[in-house]
Amino acid sequence: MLKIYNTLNRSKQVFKPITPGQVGIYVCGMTVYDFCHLGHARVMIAFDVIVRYLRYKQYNVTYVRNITDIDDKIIERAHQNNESINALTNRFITAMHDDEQALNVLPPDIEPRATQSMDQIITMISQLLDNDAAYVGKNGDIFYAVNQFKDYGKLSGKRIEELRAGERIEVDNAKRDPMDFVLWKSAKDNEPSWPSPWGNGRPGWHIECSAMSTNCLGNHFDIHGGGMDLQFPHHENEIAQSESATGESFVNVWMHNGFVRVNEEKMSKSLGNFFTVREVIKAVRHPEVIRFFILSSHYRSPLNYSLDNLHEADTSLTRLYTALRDLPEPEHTEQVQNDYSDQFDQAMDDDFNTAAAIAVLFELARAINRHKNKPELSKPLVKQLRFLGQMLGILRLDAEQFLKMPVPQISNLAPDNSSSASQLTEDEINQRITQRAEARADKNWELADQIRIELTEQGIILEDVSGQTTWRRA
RNA sequence: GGCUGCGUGGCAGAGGGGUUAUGCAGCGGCCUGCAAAGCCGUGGACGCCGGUUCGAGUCCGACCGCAGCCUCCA
Repeated sequence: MLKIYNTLNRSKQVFKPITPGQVGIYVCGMTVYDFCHLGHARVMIAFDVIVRYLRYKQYNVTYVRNITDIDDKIIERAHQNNESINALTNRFITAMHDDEQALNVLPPDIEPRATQSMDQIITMISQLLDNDAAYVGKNGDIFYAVNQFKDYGKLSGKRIEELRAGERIEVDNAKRDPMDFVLWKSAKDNEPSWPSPWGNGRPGWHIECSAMSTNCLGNHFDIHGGGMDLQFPHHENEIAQSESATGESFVNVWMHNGFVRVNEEKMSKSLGNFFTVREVIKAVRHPEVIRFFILSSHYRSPLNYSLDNLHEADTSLTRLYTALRDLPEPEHTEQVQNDYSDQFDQAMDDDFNTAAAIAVLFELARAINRHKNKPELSKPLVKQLRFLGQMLGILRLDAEQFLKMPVPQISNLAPDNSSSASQLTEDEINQRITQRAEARADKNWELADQIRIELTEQGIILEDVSGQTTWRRA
């Protein structure tokens, strides 16, 4: 029985789709004016695993993740770069798709873009005006009237009076109430705009998600997700808009992932302490290490980014791949029903507890190692380890290949990958191994050990297994 | 100030009223020429103070500390 933590009631509850067997899920995606950073990677990977698991549970999933390709930051950045808005957004959409692929994140089923959803946005704003949930402000912008929505604050646990009393809300004379937020901004010079019944303009941030999600999944759908920082005001406003416009309940389950931190502080663009996905890829032997790192803690917990933690993920993956090494690869992976799969499912059923699920992978690895010389016992376990790994989107590489991959030797979090060039080639390593084998045959232990030490200093670990010497990089 | 969360062994990180998380590191053993890898075994923990309970990391309350939201942010 799958349980999901719902931000709406701050508790885990048994997941029940609106239509049996079907799941509609919408995740707030990226605003495309820069490269994705590790925080974005976490959203992509967390919901990728969630969708994979829902499909494994036989649900027919429609996964929607939007692209925000028009907003203040984008306009500003395009001006700075002296670049057209389209060129800028297309560039970063391509980059985002590259990052996604590198991290083995499956693409969403639908990836709507704000600029291509103007009809739905305008329709929804019209509905809001018709329902007296919105009004034309003194400056011609359209605003949502927060005070007429009884449930405002139900997601974030905030109350309107308290928010209103807060000092940080700027005074805007165009609004009736400082809490109100903009649905449609009238056009300014040098800014892109679209025609609407209220003149040329562009949408506010929140309305696009309401319009795109209900357009793709219907007025009422199962799951809506995103980073914790979107809880308020973005998701709160989405609820208000959507329910005021459609008159229906909007979303059943709200899911929010925790932040990636650097030195116990949120990684964010405004703090400037962010690391892009492509930067971090240079710090690891393979992007799968990043994926493992992200999945090694629960999606709602904070995740501290550090070189040590990244190394630890590498070590852990190395252990799993070591178990798979030297064993014949199964023709195809296979779902097996046994204690391991039960434990794995139990972990994932508990609000997608990937950390606990990974623990099961280690237990499988130990069982495989134990039975390494008994193929009839190890073979099905190898299949299962591969199968469960792939549910998490990891363990899809050849074991030998992973273990021999160059490991970047870096000393700071934003690597420039300058140092990996000096690593020994496989030919050089094999030469040394041959020399050592000769020395060992002569029982010249001193020379043999010296060669091994030299290789160790180059990050090459030798392992003598059943008369053969194999190596890996550390 | 208001509202959310969190505080677990040397580190990372699950769990969540009574029984081993897991990984790394440590210790002992097996294996090995010696190692490495692997296997077996093992020590070590729940911020602080009260309360509920036969029994509390686990529930309740106070306190301390940390993070986040209340402004754009995944």
